[in-house]
Amino acid sequence: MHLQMQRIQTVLENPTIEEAQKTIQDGILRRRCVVLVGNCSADYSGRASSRLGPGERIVMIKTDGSTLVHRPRDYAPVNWQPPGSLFHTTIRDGHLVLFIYRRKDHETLELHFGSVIVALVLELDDHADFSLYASEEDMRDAILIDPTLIEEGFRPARIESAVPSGFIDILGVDSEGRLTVVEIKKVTAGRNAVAQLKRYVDDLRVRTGREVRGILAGPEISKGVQGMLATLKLEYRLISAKKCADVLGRKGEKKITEY
Amino acid sequence: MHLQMQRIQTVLENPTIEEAQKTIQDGILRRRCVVLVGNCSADYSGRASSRLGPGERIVMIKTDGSTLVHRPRDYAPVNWQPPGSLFHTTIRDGHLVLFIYRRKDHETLELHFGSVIVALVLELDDHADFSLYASEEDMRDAILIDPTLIEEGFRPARIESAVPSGFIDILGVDSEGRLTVVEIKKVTAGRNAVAQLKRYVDDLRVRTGREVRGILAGPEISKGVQGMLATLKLEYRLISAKKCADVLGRKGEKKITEY
DNA sequence: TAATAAATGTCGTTT
DNA sequence: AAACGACGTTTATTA
Repeated sequence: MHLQMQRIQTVLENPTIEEAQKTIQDGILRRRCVVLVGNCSADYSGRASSRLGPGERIVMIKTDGSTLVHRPRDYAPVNWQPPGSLFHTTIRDGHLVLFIYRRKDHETLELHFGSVIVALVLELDDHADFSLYASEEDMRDAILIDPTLIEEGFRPARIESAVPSGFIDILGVDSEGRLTVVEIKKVTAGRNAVAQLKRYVDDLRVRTGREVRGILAGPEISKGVQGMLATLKLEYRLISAKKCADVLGRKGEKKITEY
Repeated sequence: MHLQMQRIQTVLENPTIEEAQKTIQDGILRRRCVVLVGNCSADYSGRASSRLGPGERIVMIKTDGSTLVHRPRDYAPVNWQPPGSLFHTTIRDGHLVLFIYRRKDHETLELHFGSVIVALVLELDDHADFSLYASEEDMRDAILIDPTLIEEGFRPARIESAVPSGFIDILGVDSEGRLTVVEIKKVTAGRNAVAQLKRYVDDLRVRTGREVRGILAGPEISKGVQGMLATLKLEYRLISAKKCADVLGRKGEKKITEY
């Protein structure tokens, strides 16, 4: 059984305006996440101007000062303020008033709450890494479908081709008939990826006695790897997750319309 | 005193996974707004792929099927699904699992909640109009500061110029010396705005005996007004609130640095 | 700090 | 359905 520091997550249901003001004021000061659900109007002035009459919405204030006003529908917030904004809360005419100010562009967002349905003050623990990528298999499929992702004239021949030092992702021939090894990395490629590719190329040179090109394909390479590639006479081809998804998406659509 | 239908806004604090699942399942089915705060991981696959390890986040599911996963910081959601998405909730290995699927682009977002801190099911009433604009005076000022907003070579001469049928917003001369009437509309311009402009142009033609151009300037024109403009040989120039704010902002910055 | 390019861009309108 | 442009675009990278 784990011992765990009990964090206090404030949850107010149908609080008075005074309760709500005190609670969120404190929450903002302590750099907590604040969620306010209630009837409010919103006025923005800055790069443009906007006015939104009263209605029930969800307002989110984050630890970095970013603020979002969400209506019950639509992906995008109807009003917002980017990170680094400054806050002032007060009560005027029985309404909870929130000023959210951004120095850059002198932007102000003013929210007037006539009533609060729910107020949350949350201490959230979130330090996980976020990674965005196409899977290595996705990328391989994309290259097989559209070899120009590697270069014009590239013709893939084999996948998972076995050589002494491992399995070559894609083995093909370039526009001038040269054997070409493609090593795919779905995330940032480092020195070990380059070393791997070098071993494959060397293995094939020994086996065939022919010239062999080595191409590292992926969304990004680490700092300094560019020089290592040049030294080893290997090449790099940028392939983004988006490009691969595009190619695979097109294929997917075709599948549907073909039958 | 108003009688008001009491809407039930569900608020669960530290619910069990089972309670949470039942509640949000029902909420989604009834097309309510659902807010889930808790420890979850997120996996996305579609136009790209992404993986986010466990951490405490705020998930918002809206009535139109749009879904947002927000970390404690940053303006943008870390994961999302646009409107029109389909939902499936289940419990697996003691985790609350949410599948959010979007037909277009075959996109899937999968959320695994290990624990739920707060679950809200909200029936929000929000039908207010949202208007984004620059004031007509702002727009006039912007055009006077940067007449190329109307067109290259336009030179404003007078504002609020009186003619029999009213006051001309901006009267000027185009690059070829032709008298040019600018009628500003801060919101969508309809048939009456065009009629107004036509009267101004006719008034000036009678008074001066010269050729007169008429330009309607604003963020948008109503359906069908394009044809009316063509018939009357009047023109339309799109001027957005943003453009005006940009011009005025530049002026504002100048003001600061000038002194 | 300013300019440039990418984004799971989104969201309209027009062709 | 595809193409084009605007957005309070936001965001990160580079000069």
